Amino acid sequence: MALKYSQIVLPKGELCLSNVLQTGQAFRWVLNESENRYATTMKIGDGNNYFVVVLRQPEDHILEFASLNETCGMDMIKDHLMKYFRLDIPLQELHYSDWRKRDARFENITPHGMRMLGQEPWETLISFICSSNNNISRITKMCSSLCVHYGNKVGTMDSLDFYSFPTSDELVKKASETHLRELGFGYRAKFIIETAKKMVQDKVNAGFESDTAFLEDLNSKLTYEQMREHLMSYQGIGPKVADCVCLMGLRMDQVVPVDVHVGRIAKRDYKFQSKKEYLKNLAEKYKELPITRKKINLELDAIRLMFLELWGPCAGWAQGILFTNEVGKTNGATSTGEIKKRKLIKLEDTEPKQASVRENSKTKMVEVKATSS
DNA sequence: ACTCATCCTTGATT
DNA sequence: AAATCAAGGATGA
Repeated sequence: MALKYSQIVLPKGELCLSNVLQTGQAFRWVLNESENRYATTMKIGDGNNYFVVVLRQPEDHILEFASLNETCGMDMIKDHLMKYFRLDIPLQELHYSDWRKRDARFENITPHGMRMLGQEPWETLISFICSSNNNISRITKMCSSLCVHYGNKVGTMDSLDFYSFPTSDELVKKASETHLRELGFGYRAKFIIETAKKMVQDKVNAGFESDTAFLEDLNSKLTYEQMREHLMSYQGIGPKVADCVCLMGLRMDQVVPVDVHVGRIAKRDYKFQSKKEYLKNLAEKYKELPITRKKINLELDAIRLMFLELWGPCAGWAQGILFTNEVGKTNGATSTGEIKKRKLIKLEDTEPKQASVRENSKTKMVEVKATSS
């Protein structure tokens, strides 16, 4: 059947699908290379229903979407995508009018349509448990594996089946540590089971049936520090993973997850060095939060705060820009399940208000390497 | 309170 | 060819 696409027209430079969907922020988008479109399943609307969503970007400023599922209205998908891609946040304006004034390093780089996503929080949480000490291609396989084995089939496209992301109840019911280990999850198998069990408990105690509703409700009531404290009460979630959930799953734009790359950037480019006195004061702040106090690495937390102060209310977004510039190459799943390395797409960025034309390398997506035998 | 080895697996590098 | 290491960390000793 033919897909019926609708359009969302954006300002130029606001979004680059490839850079957003294939840089280790979301792990479940499947790229069809010949059609140049992405597909996945998304939980859309108030219910807990998943739908197959297809995206393509025929031009820099146009986002086209379609769905396999007739029951999902196009206006509903559009609303969902507006929230998912955080299209209320003006990336170009932030870059040119805010970050460049705060940080000279942003003079030499452009956002390349790299945005932070507002993903489903439970899925984000489990995905980033899988991310610990791991690489993107394997994380992608693991997320796919969770859906195939414990989710529900939602549709088929390009002879590929699409499944929902399993709820905590489905994981508790169908999964086991042994089975997850057989599927290649390694030591994270236990974390996923234990986290799913605790999530079922927590949401029932709070009177919720849906993981999404429970986490969103908590998010609306708690401060960042309290929310992070709660997230770190699950096994396998430390400060970095919790911050990823806060930023990419709970829309906390100011949160800067500090991983090895961001840590390296802080020391190399920003001459960060921790002062003993500062760390001591920082430790005081967490005495009310026992789990945070136990799991936190004060030096990494100090780096997070340095970047928050430097970059401001959307510090997490600024981090995303620097991160993709630092790491550069990305991986993505193709329709055949293959993982291929790609280069970051260079988007033509246009400074709003004053149109400064610069000669731009509008590079196409390039394969870095073909797999050798 | 703090440091550090260890944890699963895969793919690239040596 | 076989060994080693790193990959967007977290845990427990």
